[in-house]
Amino acid sequence: MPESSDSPAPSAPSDFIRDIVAQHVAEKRYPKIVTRFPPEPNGYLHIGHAKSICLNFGIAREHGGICNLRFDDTNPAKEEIEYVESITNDIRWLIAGWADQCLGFKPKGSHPDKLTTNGKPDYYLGPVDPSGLRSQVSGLSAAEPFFASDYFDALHAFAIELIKRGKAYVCDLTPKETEEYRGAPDKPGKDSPFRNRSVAENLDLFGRMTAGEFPDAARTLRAKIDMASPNVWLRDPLLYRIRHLPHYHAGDKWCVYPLYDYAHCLSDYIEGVSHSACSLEFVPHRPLYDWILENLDLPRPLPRQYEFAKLVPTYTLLSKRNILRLVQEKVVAGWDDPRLPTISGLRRRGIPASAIRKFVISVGVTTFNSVTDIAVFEHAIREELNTTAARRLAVLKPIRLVLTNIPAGEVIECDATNNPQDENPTTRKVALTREVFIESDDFAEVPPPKYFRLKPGGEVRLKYACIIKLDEIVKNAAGAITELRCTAQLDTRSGQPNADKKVKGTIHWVSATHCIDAEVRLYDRLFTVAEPGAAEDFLKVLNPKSLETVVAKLEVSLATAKASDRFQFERLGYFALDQDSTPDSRRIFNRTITLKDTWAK
RNA sequence: UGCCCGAUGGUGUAAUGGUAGCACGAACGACUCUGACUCGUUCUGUCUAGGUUCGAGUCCUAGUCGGGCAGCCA
Repeated sequence: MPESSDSPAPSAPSDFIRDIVAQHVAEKRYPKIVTRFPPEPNGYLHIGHAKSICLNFGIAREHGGICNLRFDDTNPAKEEIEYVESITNDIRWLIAGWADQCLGFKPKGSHPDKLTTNGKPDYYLGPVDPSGLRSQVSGLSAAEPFFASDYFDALHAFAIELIKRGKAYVCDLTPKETEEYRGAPDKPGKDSPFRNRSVAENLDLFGRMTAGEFPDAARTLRAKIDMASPNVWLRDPLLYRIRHLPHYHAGDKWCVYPLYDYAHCLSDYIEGVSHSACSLEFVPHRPLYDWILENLDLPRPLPRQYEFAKLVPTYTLLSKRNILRLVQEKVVAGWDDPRLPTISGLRRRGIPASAIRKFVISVGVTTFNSVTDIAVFEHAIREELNTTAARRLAVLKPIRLVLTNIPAGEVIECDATNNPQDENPTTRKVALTREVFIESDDFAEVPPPKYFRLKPGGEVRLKYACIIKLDEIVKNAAGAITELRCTAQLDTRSGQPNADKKVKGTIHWVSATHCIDAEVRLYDRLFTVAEPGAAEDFLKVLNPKSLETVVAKLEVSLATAKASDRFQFERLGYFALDQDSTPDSRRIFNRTITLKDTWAK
């Protein structure tokens, strides 16, 4: 995996969540600012997650706090170890060089220790200071992220505490009955007939649920709140369900599993999280988040939930469900297809982590459901790559051009600038020979108006070499152009007397005898419409040209390109080596993004 | 027709009762051995109606429009 070679991190402007955190810091409300990023390991991370990651790690970073990566893995039916690995890799890559010092982690295999505070159950993970932990573990390999499933013991003990307090009960309603009893948003629900069981009976039944006496869905543990609440999430929400399934992380110890609303707030508490940021859809859940914590009479400061709007970029699809469909229907090659907005797809495409961070930070954090123009992302990518990518000459769709006044076999070495954006740019040698390739787009037998490139009788400069004049167009019997015959004005080379001669057009080229072949994958937007999610069927608005593969002619220095290198093929765009490349035999470059083109029409 | 949330140019966002600003985008121009970059100019905005106030994008009321909520998913 290429390391991200990053420019300094952008600092995020303030937003309503940061304002709240700053106030809490001023009040010293929490001993430490702790945030968390809590993905469920049931799919790959995408750029929408990057927004949450940058928010949570950014806040931690700004206050010397930490951000825990916690797998929200309370549903054994949906989660897999494969995703734990990809998510962990994606996050490490995304925050590398920016906020890795804030990544909370714990010694491998450790579980929360049980504490009793004032006779009441409490849990903690031990020291949350990452530098403190670092001294205890030998490197990252001995550390691991947090798992909600590591708290199943603690969560279960808290549930018993709720039962003892008369705040939770075992309910025998079937799933269908539960739904009926819940009512509707505009219609109150009604009490379960099992709502007033005694504490002793609830304790007994919950114990037997846990012991595996009952089949799936036979019983649930529910919070006793208010079946008539206008907020449906407060109508005696389910806390535990029975699932006779092994868990990828917790093993086969359990057959009762907690639900999100119950597990999340307590997981936050257990980890000492101070600020729990999630997306807007959880606003109606917030009273439940608070209810659970407040009814347990917990000794340490309680975490609070804050909600912000998801990222919705144009010309792409973000939900796991939709991305999965693109993968399954083979519209794309896999979860890391460079056309996908997954973190692994963006990485494979050659987009630097810093550009992703810059973009999601620039979008801001608000409570307004907005749609962000993908052009903002593209701008962030170009801005980053413009300063970091090495310039190279490459011809994607070659047409042969013969410089008739250069003898065959002669090699004229030209100095090419590696990156004009550098303070002290370095150069490399490129070979100019009798036969070269130029881009077929850079020649027009019948040029449109204001065409600066090569045309009959016209002159252009070969970048870093000299000005040439087109003398003759050679065609085959079928009338197709086979080669262009030109005269090279060798005294217009750099350092020569007429080096300063001006022509309107400058084009890129490579020597036909000093070049290498490579497969180049030209990626474009996956969809033709700004909001494919709004289409009747997004498969019908696919961009048929989202991938075009060509065999290109590259300057020889590209033969030693490394996976971590970023290149600008001059006048074309930014490119990076694809992970499927092999050292000698097979070179594949992905086009990360084109250069801005104000001439195209 | 229950409850909750939101509304600032084409898009995103700032202004925390005191000059509506920034970025993206678009158009035009300058520069250019990348039609890139850079630089310059221009473009378009506080949902509506009342109210409070010396003063309202900001506070209040009503309305309009948009979003969310009824998984034993997260």
